[in-house]
Amino acid sequence: MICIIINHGTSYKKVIMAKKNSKTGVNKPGKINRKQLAELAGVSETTVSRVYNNPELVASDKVELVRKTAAEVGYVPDKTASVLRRKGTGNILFLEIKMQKKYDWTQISYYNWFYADIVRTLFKQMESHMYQLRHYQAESIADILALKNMNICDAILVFNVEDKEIVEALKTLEMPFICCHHTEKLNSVSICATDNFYGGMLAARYLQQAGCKKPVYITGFLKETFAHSQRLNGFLSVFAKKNVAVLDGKIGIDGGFEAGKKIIASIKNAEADCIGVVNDLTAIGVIHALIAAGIKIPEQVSIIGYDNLPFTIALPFKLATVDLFLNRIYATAVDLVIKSIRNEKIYREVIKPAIVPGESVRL
Amino acid sequence: MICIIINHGTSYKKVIMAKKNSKTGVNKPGKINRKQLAELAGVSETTVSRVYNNPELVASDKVELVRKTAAEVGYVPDKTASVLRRKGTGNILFLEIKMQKKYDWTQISYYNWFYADIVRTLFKQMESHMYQLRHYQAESIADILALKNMNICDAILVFNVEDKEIVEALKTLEMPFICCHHTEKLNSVSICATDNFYGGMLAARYLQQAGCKKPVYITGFLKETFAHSQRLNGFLSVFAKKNVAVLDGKIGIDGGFEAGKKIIASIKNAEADCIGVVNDLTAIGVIHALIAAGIKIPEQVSIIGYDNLPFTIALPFKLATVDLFLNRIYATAVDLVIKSIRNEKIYREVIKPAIVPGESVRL
DNA sequence: CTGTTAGCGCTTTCAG
DNA sequence: CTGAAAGCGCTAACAG
Repeated sequence: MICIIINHGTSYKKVIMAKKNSKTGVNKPGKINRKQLAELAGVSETTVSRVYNNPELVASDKVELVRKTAAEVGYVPDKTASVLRRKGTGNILFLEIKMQKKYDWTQISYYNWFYADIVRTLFKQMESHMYQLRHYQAESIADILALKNMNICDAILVFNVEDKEIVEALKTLEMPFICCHHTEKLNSVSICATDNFYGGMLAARYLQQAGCKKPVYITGFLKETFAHSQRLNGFLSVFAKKNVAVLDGKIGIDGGFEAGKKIIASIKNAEADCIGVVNDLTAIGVIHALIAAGIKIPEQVSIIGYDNLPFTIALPFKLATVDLFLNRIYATAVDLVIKSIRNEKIYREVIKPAIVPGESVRL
Repeated sequence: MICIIINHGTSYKKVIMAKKNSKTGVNKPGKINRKQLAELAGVSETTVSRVYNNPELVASDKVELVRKTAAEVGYVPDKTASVLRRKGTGNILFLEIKMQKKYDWTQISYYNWFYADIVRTLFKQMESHMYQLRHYQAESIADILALKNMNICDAILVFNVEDKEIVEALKTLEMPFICCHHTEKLNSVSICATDNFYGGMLAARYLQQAGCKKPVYITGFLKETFAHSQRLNGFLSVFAKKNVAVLDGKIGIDGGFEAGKKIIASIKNAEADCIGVVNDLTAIGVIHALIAAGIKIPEQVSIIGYDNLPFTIALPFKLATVDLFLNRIYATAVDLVIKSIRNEKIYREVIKPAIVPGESVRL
């Protein structure tokens, strides 16, 4: 009899609604539960469960029957119940660590810009895995350790952290975690990182292809910031080290402005024909200094940044730069960390950046 | 006997771990459940439940006892089980609607900037209510209607939407929702909005206090965008309408550049001494046009934007602007929409913006 | 003010 | 390959 009903299509929804709750009382309004679906499909609840979790263990015709019936009556598995039964939390934690840094080279938290896309990416990627995103902001090691007993997540996705002390704290949580973004140098933990060496190399090549021969490279915090030294190393893998004038000083807009002033003379003397800058923010400062000195970009000097920051839309021309593909980094990280919940493996994925062409380089 | 054990403090954790699962089998690793807590505290599970949900219904000494015991053994209520039993989802949906607009005046999605802070605010505010944030991006009315059967949230927080058609679609979901940001004009639905009229007024007053007397107001899409017309109305509530030259054209950086060119002459002729701009993005364009024409800001003309966009750090001076306090708007919205899950009321909250002083106005 | 009882919807043994 | 039974941790009646 049930089978006959099924063949009538969507109108059974009413039938089902009427007969539902026969045994178990009222369930969520307008929803049918697994028991009802099982009855309608003429299988057990267990089989339905398997259809959703391990379909390979179920006869394929039954899989199809269950799926079809579910679609007809609008059945959607209840994730909450599943999570409860499985004793998980169903959450992946997006962990941001805001600790006092020894040096602070950003006047503004320019990461905010990328954050939007990262968060959207995370939300989306979680969904496809039936996980939900939870957020936590740690301001100390203690905050991180506190996670151990909070039971709010099954795994952690760490936003741009490469500090050993933090990594050690994370290890004590006995939970899979993955460190994303500028985390190339970390070992023995899962990472999903950008390839700063490769990016630096791309920047140099782009200038080289534009015919530049006398580069200046403006950077800062070379010792403190592995990402910066990698970008420089990549740059130097293209232009011979002895031919590159490296300025290691302050960065950010103000730092860039200072650095820019220092190279005005060498540009005017044609001792420098192009500039690689460690990031776009600093490049903005450099550009202001050069423009103020009457230097024409790119006629007199080409310049390339790094990060693909949107702030550069406030410049009078489009800045050539390097894009990290953060979306890809974070989407991959989600996939990997969720995998590691089951298999406890350690993953290591490095995403290659790409050039974003711009009018600041004369081709 | 249980009481005696309790008085020994944290060391019982071990005792409890050893005796746990006596009846119910293994629970989440390292966690004790409500039943065990109830036993330890010498009360019923129900009482514990009340302590967490309706403490006013429990004798205060018992509340304290339960809380203390819970703290000692590190008990944390399991939200998943609670949500399951309550037949809710435990989620508030953050709904972004990305529909094809008839007009597109932003070259870049500059909202991304604010998004980071908004999302952090939302996450944080949810937590204090034991709700979790879920995200959904709708690209059509159908996407919105689909939410009806998805059963993924208990309420919806809508990101910056004022379109009637969308609001109607939301109403069919039979779920509390709140429209945030530029939603002043909506009636009969919950809103948490910014006061654009007030902001426009503040901008005008700021210029007036700086001694400006001959304002130009640069705006666009006045008819299509209620927020823009409100900003203008606010501006005109300070400077008499007949004294203000209003330019209603294209906006964004390019639009601003065009508008800027048009007013060069009047500035040079001292027919205009200040400029109010509908937003910062447009102001950037205006500024570039004026600088290119050799006009000194703020010596020859003062200028104020709106939005407090960070892109303006790439300008050679700090732009005066108006801040909306988006954090406050969204935090309030969370509180309100969660309230309305229980009481089904309609809320209407309007947050007043404030001036962000800058060097672009000569005081 | 407090406790007892009966599940929420799902998954996981354990037997076929 | 399939199903029955036993709960996951919590809360909402209901009855004191």
